[in-house]
Amino acid sequence: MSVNSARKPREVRCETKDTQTRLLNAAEALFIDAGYAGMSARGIADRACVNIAAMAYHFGSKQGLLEAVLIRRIAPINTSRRLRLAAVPERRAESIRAILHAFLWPVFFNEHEAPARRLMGRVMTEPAEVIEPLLNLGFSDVIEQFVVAAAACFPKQDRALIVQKFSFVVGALNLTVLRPSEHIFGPAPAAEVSFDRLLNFSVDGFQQWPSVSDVNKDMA
Amino acid sequence: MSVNSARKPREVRCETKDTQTRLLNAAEALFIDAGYAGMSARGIADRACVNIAAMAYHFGSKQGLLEAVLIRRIAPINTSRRLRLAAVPERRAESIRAILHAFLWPVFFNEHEAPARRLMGRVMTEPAEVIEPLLNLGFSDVIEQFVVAAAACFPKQDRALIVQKFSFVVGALNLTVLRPSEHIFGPAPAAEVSFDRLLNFSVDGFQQWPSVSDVNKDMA
DNA sequence: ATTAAGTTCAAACGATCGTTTAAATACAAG
DNA sequence: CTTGTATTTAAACGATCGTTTGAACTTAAT
Repeated sequence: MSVNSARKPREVRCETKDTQTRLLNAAEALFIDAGYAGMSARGIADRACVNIAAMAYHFGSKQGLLEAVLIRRIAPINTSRRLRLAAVPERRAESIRAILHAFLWPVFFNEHEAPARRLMGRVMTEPAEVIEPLLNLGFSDVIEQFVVAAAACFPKQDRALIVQKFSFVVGALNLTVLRPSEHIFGPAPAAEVSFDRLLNFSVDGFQQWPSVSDVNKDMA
Repeated sequence: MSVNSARKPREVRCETKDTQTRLLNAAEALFIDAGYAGMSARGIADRACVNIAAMAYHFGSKQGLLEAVLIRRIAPINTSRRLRLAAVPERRAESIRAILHAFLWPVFFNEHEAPARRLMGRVMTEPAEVIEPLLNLGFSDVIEQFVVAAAACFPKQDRALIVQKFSFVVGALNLTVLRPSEHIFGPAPAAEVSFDRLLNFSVDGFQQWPSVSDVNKDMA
C-alpha cells in the first residue's frame, strides 16, 4: 500500500494556467503532502490535468520537476533573506534579533505564503539522497552567511556553537511550518503569532545569559 | 528513479539474530535513510537476509513491520521520559531545566543510541498519513504531560505559548538527531555536546526574560 | 494551403511495488 | 520414526512505478 494508493479524484476543477505551471503546482502540493518517494508521476499528472508524458517533455523527469518546484519557491526566499541580512547595520549582540528576523521573515511572509512555508519545511526533512543535489544550489551559502553574521555578534561564543544554535532555529522552523501532526500540537496559530514566538524563542537561545544554569545537576 | 533504485549489494555479512530481529533492524535502517515510502519490502528482505514472505508472515505487512520498529525504540524512550518527569520535584521556573532534561535525555542516551535517535527524528518528519495511526499510541500523551508540567512552571505564560515553545524544542531536536545534511551544518558534534547545547538553548527559550526586545522595530 | 516548430496525446515499455500462495523444510513432542 | 506445528522458500499475483515512443494536434509564419 503506497502513500498514493486510492488516488483521490480531484474535487476541484482544473486550473487555467499553462501546463508547466499546473505541473509545478500539482507537484508542489503532492510533495508537501507525501514527500518525493511518496508522490507519483501519475498522481501529479492527474492533479495537473495533463498527460503523463507532459512531465518528461517540460521538465525531463520527476526529479527535474521537483527541482523546478523547489527553485521557484525557495530561491526567492533565500534572495530575500540575503537582502534583509545585508540591511542589518551592525554586528553587536543586540543585532541577533534583526539577523534572525531576516532569516525567518521571508519564510512566513512571501507572495506564496503557506505553500512556500510548508515546502521549505518538507525539503529540509526529506531523505538525503533526494535533495542533496539541491542543497549546493544556494542553500548552504545562505546558512553560511547567517552563521558568519551571528558569529560576529557573539565573538566569545565558539563558531561551532553558533552553527548548532542556527541548526536549532532551522529545526524549530521546520516543524513549525511543516506541522506534521495537528494531533500533537493542536491547530496552528496564525502565521504572525508563530513568527513572533519563534523569533523570540530563537533570540533567547542565542544570547549568553547570566548563568541561571546549574539549577539541578542531579538526574544524570 | 526510486530512492531505492540500484539497491546496493550488502557488503556486510548477515546478522546472526533471529528472523524477526533481522527484519526489524533492516527496516529500521532503511526507514531512517529513506522514509516509509522510500523503503521497499524487497530492500528490507535483502538486507535482513530473509525471504520476502517473511515480512508478511511475522508482521503482517510493511506497515505492521514499521509499527513494530517504532514501538521497539520509541516506547522505551517515552517510558523513560515519563519516569524522569515524575522524578522532578517541583513546578517552579527553575524546574524547566529538569523537565526539558527529562524530555531530551532519553533520546540522546539509551541502550540503542544513534539508531533510536535518528528513528525519533525521522518519524516526526514523515508525511502524516504514514505515522498518524502511531501518534495516538502514546506519543501525544507524553507531549501532553510535559506541556502540563512546563505550563505549571510558568503560570503567567499562555498555555498555547507553552505548547508552541515545546514544538520548537521538538523541532530543534528532530533536526539535531536526524541531521539530514552534513553539507549544511557540518559534521555532528558528540552526543553529549549536542545534548548540552540543545538543553541550554531550550531552557533559554522557555524563560520569560527581562525585555531586551524592541531592539529594532523597523525591518517590517 | 503548406510548412515547420511546439505541444499534447494514447499506448506501451520494462522494472519494481506490496502481497499471496502452496510447497518445502525445520523442529519439537509423542 | 511419525506426527504436527512453525518457519522458510521459490514463484507468481495484479498493480503501479518512471519513462519512452510515435502519431495527432495546435499554432503561426510563409
